[in-house]
Amino acid sequence: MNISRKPLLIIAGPTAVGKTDASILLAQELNGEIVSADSMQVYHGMDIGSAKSTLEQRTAVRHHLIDVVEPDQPYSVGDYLRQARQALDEIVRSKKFPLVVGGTGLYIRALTRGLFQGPPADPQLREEFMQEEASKGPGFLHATLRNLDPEAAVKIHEHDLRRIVRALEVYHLKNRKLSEFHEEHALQNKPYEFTLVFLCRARSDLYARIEERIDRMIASGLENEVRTLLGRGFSPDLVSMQGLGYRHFAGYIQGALSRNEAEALLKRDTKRFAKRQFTWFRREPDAIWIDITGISDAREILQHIKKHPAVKKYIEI
RNA sequence: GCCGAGGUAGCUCAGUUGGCAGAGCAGAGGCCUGAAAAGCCUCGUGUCCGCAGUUCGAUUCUGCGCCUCGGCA
Repeated sequence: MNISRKPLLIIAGPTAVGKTDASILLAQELNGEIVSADSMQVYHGMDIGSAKSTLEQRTAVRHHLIDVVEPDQPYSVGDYLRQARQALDEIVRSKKFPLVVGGTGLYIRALTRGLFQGPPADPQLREEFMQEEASKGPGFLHATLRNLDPEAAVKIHEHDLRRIVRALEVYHLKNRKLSEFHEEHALQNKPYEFTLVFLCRARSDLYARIEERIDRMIASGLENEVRTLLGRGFSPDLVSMQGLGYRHFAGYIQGALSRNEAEALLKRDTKRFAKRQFTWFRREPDAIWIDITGISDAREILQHIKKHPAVKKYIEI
């Protein structure tokens, strides 16, 4: 069997929708292993805030792509793609069932449709670009991009510095336009056959669950987790420390926010994040939406997933 | 009970010298190819507390009522 054509079951959904518990039950039923698709759970030591599954759950079902880097190590989609593919091959080779679970849309898109062959991030170069923007005035980088790669400049808003810098970075490192890379790649190659399930709930239901989950995170020691990370010398400026919960509690610990503000902002920002996840997956043409509004029991959630025709074929193996 | 202040968008409030009302926040929609839990864009009609009066016209003025918040009892 061609390993690269092994079908994949992907369970996605916004934060706090109920992916984790249900997918662990499913993995147990199928004798499978879970490949996480979560940009925060890759960080070692960030457990409570990133809502990792428990140690018991991870003992019961083998997990991949969790705790793969320290919070101060750079990590990005490219790293994720390589590691996730490797993990999937390994799972298939060991005759287990691969189950991808997570809410990071970009990671899932990379896994299902690949990534263009661009250069990895170059932090120093990025810093130089940012300095230039600062010294030559706002709009300078976008104007530069308009000259070098007009097609890309049209698509990237002039305030979206992060993407402007990336486009310039690609041009400088490869001497080729980002827009050319994109045209070539076009997100069309699908290395795996897959079924992508997006679990969803009514906004009011999801938002209530988000608040409850954050209350639970706080009760189980989120503040201490953040204090420990800061105590180990991890800067609040790190990408990992910009994650939901981490940046809020770092702000509180450092005195920029009151405890109540930190909590309220964390809840607000998590809801906003969930909204962006909806937007992302709405545009994902292959996503099969399964509404589990009002259902909180993991076994019941699993039943809903399993009875969907697109998922059934996996279960009947 | 008396005195004062106020009742305008989900919340906090601004405003209309009388001509069908507008900010912040919350919220909603969208973008996204190596920072993606990040970053970026767009979006404001609501019995202007109720009833009556004055007026061509009232959310705005007048009267009465209801409610809220202070202070005094």
